[in-house]
Amino acid sequence: MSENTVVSTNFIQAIINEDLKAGNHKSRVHTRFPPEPNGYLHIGHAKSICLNFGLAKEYQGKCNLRFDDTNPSKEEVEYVDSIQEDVHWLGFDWEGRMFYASDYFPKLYECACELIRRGKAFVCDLTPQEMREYRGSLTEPGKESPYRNRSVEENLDLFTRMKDGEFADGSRVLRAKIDMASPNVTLRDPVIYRIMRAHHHRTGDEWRLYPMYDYAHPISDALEGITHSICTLEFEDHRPLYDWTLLALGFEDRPQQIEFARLNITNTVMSKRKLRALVEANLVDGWDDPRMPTLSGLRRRGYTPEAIRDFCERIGVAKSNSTVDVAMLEHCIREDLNERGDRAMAVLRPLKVVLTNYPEGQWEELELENHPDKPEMGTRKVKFGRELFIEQEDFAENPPKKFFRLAPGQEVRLKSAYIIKCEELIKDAAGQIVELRCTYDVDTKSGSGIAAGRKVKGVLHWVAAADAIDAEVRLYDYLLQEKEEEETEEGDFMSDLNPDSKIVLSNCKLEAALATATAEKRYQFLRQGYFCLDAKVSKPGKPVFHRIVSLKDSWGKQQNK
RNA sequence: AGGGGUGUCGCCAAGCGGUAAGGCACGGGACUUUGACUCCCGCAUUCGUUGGUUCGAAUCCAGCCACCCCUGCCA
Repeated sequence: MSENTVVSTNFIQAIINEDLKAGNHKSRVHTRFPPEPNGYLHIGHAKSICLNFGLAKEYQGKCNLRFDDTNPSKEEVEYVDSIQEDVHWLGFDWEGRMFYASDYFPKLYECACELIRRGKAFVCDLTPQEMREYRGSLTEPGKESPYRNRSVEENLDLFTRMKDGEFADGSRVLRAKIDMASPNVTLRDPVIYRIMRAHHHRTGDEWRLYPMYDYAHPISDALEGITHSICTLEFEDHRPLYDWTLLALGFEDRPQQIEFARLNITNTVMSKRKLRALVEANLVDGWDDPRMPTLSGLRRRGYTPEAIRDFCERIGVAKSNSTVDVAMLEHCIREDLNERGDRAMAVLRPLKVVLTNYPEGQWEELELENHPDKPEMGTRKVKFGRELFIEQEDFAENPPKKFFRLAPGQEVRLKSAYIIKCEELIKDAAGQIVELRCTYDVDTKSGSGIAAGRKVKGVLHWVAAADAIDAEVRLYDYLLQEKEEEETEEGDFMSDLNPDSKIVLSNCKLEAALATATAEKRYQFLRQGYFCLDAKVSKPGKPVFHRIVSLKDSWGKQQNK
């Protein structure tokens, strides 16, 4: 991959380098990847995972996996399981340091009491509506809550009773006492605890009080000894609160929050909310539908962890909002699969070819290499005989200029086999070409001497009828497209989906070698930049393949000119 | 006069006062039993903009413009 490319340092590495030089954080580097278990991980998370685990590795530090599960109403164990699986699949190991913010609920509660004792937090009885009014606006300062000056004793008493379940959900909150006039709205006495009777996936019904992210996150980081807390840009305004919390509680060697731009990819929906909507509306098979940008979807689509990691390295890390061209992602998987993908032939839209000078009922076995320049990858046996199939678009009755595939009277080589010549075409009543009658040149068998070296410009993929596996091949394209402008309602987003993104083709002809592939193997269609992945071979002889990249075909491009 | 960010090639992205890295995409050519791959070659006299400082600025200063984020008891 990009082993020998010169990699420049990103701004986070620059910060760490400075910290190391200054001896900050005892010269340690300890990061964490903190997903909320409310959905499956997607390619955007991969950027964060690669960043956090990558930095730890680069600086001989550590990286924890931590579930940010402070809002029980949205979180489920299914998600924590899938997240672990996906992080591992991507190739990273938290070495046993897997935590949950919920592990710290007792400690977090204790810290809140301490904040109260220090006069830095108070119980507020304002209703959500009133709270909003008191908060002021972006241009006007807020007003202080009438409950802001309760005594420490009263606050402690109230907070304890909140914990004990004495009050109704939403009736009171614990707020940090900071500054209602701050131009930074985040600092206007933010809520740090709310009363919520919800079943937590780990702590069950033990708590009726749950901490807010802004409060729990810095403390969780500090408790784990995190040095660099990397998050996305939208939390920049929260950094003062992050620091305030740790300072107010007297933590030493405080972690520092660093923000970077989240990943956007052209024509790709990266919003967990929308992805969930697709799953829930049954518009996709599930979170791992090959059209989904989730790690499980990409995996099913044939992406390798190596390709995704390479992608994350190539896109870099910065603070400007950007949208990476999906071609970059596709380049990464092509490059990886080009190296290690076994080759095989498949004919998606078959056109029958009969070699009139090939004896009926006879067939021969050819040995084909699995990779054009890697003999160590072995060979496979493929049958060749009188009846074959080629791709419909590899034949043109009236070939345009520079078409060097098959045409009436023209010669072409069947890859790894013989040169054939088209003598006659047979049409059905509707005038559709249904069969090609050709002759083959026995002396041109691949690798058999001088005649075999006879040059013809075109080389075609083919599948022998004797060897063909009928398959139903589903060609998936990107379903998850989003309009460049602005999506408004959920409904609009749904209607923006590409209806042609799921095409089912029957009667495809595949090489036996391809069809019997195990689910773990990935194959590459030799021509056209298709690679096919195995995905689910549910029924024997009926593999399901997914198209991952668009046709990369110079001929096609020429025609478009 | 709300606050916080960001603006370098079509898309990412280095650069941090010494005269514009790299990748993707794209164009041209060579090679080719995958029109793939590979290999060459090309692709920003210019860094949002206007001024200023300087022998010298994408890099420093000032103003302006554009875009993104912030008024959840979500994360």
